[in-house]
Amino acid sequence: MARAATTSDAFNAVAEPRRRDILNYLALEERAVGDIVATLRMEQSSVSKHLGVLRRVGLVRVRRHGRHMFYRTNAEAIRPLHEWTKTFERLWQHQLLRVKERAEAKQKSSETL
Amino acid sequence: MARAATTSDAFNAVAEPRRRDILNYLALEERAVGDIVATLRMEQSSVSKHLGVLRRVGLVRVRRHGRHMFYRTNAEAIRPLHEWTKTFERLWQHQLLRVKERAEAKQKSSETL
DNA sequence: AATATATATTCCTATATGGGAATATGTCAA
DNA sequence: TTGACATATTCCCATATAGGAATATATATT
Repeated sequence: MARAATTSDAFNAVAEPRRRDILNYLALEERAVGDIVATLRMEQSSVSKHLGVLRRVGLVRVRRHGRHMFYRTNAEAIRPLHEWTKTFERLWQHQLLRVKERAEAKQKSSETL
Repeated sequence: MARAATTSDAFNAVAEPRRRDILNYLALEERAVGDIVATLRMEQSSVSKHLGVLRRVGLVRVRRHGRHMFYRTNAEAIRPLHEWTKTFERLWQHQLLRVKERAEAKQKSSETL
């Protein structure tokens, strides 16, 4: 079996850096495809395809106005990723604390030399 | 160009569901490869390869003890994902609020009928 | 040294990818 | 209707998968 499709879920869709760039850009306000192309300096076909992936997994919403397509980030679709990473929050805080403690202990032992 | 390597960063490594399973399993305490194989019911070669990917991007740490390799999740490597998703937290809260408001407004207008 | 155990690596294959160029589709304007 | 503009789709290709089976490596035990 090959790698899971980029369209299989938000985790896979978001793995591509340019797609994260797009999501960042569309976070605060909707934008037409042309704006994304100009601002992010990507090929139009590339942007269109990335938007297609993002749309399929619900990470963006589209609205048509004349010949323009206005895309915006659907933040809710990012929430599952946030929840999953949050699971580990206490762990890294704990790990950082231990690193700090060790550093301080080492400091102290060197002072007594 | 093809898709970015799974080993290129945490985002790509974590896109694979089985690797998230492994990270979850190794979150609280270190485990030998055999334990992962038995508990997650995966092929040994598959587990070994997934661990290799996770190790390359720093998502797990290894310790050798005799012929056993003990792996544990390095939560800190998940932090960047958490930070990125956190960027959108205010947005989905705002979006949810608007959904709620609309629902209440609709409710009210139907009451006046 | 020989054997058993634990893990890693190699070999195989089907498959999806992202980029760029070209083309198709859709919509507005005259 | 014709042409201009905006976006989507198609075609091309090199590349990296994930899984399973088989094999290799490393360590312990006897």
